[in-house]
Amino acid sequence: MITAPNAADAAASSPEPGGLGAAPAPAVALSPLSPPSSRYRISDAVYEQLSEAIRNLQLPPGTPISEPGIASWLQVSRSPVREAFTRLVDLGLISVVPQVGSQIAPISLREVEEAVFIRTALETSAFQRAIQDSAPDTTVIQRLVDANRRAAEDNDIEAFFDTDEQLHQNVFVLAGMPRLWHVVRGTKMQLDRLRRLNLSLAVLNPELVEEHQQIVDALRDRDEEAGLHVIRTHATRILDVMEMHRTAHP
Amino acid sequence: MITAPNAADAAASSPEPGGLGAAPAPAVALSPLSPPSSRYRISDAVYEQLSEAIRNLQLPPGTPISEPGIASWLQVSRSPVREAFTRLVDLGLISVVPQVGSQIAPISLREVEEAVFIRTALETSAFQRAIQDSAPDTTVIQRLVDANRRAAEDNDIEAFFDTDEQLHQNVFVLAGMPRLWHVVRGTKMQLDRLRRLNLSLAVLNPELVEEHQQIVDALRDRDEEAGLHVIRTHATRILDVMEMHRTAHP
DNA sequence: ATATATCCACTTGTATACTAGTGCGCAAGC
DNA sequence: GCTTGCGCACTAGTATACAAGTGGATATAT
Repeated sequence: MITAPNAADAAASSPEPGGLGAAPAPAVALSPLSPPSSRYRISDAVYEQLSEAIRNLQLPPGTPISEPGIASWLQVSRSPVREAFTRLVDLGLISVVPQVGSQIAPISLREVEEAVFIRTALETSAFQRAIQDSAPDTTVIQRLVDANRRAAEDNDIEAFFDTDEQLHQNVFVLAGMPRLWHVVRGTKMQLDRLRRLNLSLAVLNPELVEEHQQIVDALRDRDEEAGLHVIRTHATRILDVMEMHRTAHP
Repeated sequence: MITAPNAADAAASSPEPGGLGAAPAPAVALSPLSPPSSRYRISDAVYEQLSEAIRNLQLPPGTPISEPGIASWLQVSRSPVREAFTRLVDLGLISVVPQVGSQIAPISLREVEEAVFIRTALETSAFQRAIQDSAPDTTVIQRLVDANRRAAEDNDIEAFFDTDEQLHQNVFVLAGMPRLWHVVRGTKMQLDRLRRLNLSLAVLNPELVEEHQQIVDALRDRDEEAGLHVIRTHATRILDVMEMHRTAHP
């Protein structure tokens, strides 16, 4: 379906072709732009495919990949594949050496530590802001914890990951910064791979669900000390898993 | 009347001198390969040129740009320009509407608030970690504060920005997470543009230097409460500037 | 048989060609 | 005069072609 973008306000009445912004002392100042812009783009689809495949370890760390290979596999040209590669490289999910080849980025201890640090810092700050003025509405997040608990009991890994993600996202929603989640999600990819690796050989840890409940309780009671402590514990739990794997695997 | 600054020459004839250290492929420690990867890439040069031009408001928010325009301006093909565009879009510095056009992203209140939140969260956490075990070595950062003070006294805006950047970066160094700075730097672009806008019509604020000194003092004395308070004040100061501009300009 | 040099298949980086879609100018009709 | 419709110039998205470089396999010489 072709969306009919309305008049995206006068771009410019520039008689000269290719208005290079070298001499525009008068600020053009067109404020609103890109309302829908939901045109289908192959590069987005490729990005989704690849990032999801990397995330769920369908493409394990270290797997060699090539632009023509992915292109022929997805029946597209190199251009959208290359664009997706660029974005994934910026996220640290793909490692590319110019004239040699590319591979799914290995799970780096340093990267994981950074991701844990970022996530802990942002989530604790979000928690503080969420309980800052008044007690937040915990009905939605409580439902997510319940769903998460059921998924753990049913050993439904996919549902567990899904609810867990929504749960942590909801913390940022309660903090009044819903869009911030997208920033976190980028750095969280590294951790997701590690957790997949963990759950592929272990079983869902009931302590995780319990900690989720404690976070919600702390939100409801506006208990800053307890909340921060649980969040820090919850986040650093990954590092133990990392160490466990590091001793077992290269 | 196309003003073609040294950009074209720099990109076309001679390789960029020095600072490509912005986002080098990290010493990735991938097992079998990873030798040099220091091959000169045009797309990196284009990215540097554009991001710096956006940062220092040489390309003001709202300026319409196009891939062919930049390509002809820098005397390169669309491919590297498009790759740079992709990265800048991910950073929120360029806004592109598929079949319509692109422009330098306007400074969004929402984006600025997010950037402030992220920066505050990461910097406070870094501060806590820096003073966690023992008093950090503040000789380097103290020197940076002094240099920053001198730059402010001399009204040397460029030097002020440079030392200010190194100063905040050093907080992450003291926290033992030097690479984390690159993550912060991406989100900090939005704030940098705002600060440039501010300093273009105001003068360097001596309070900023004083706050820098207070942060270093708190680091030396391991005074968590004072440090966190100063960092929060220091970061949210931008929001006042934002509000000031928002009432003055659209 | 071993060592060495050459070749080639493969990679990514860059340039160019083509496609689809959009807004504005301009001309034709009222 | 004003309105309406068509076309053109411009955009970004995609596909393809070319260039530069690397590492391994193969063939040759010792």
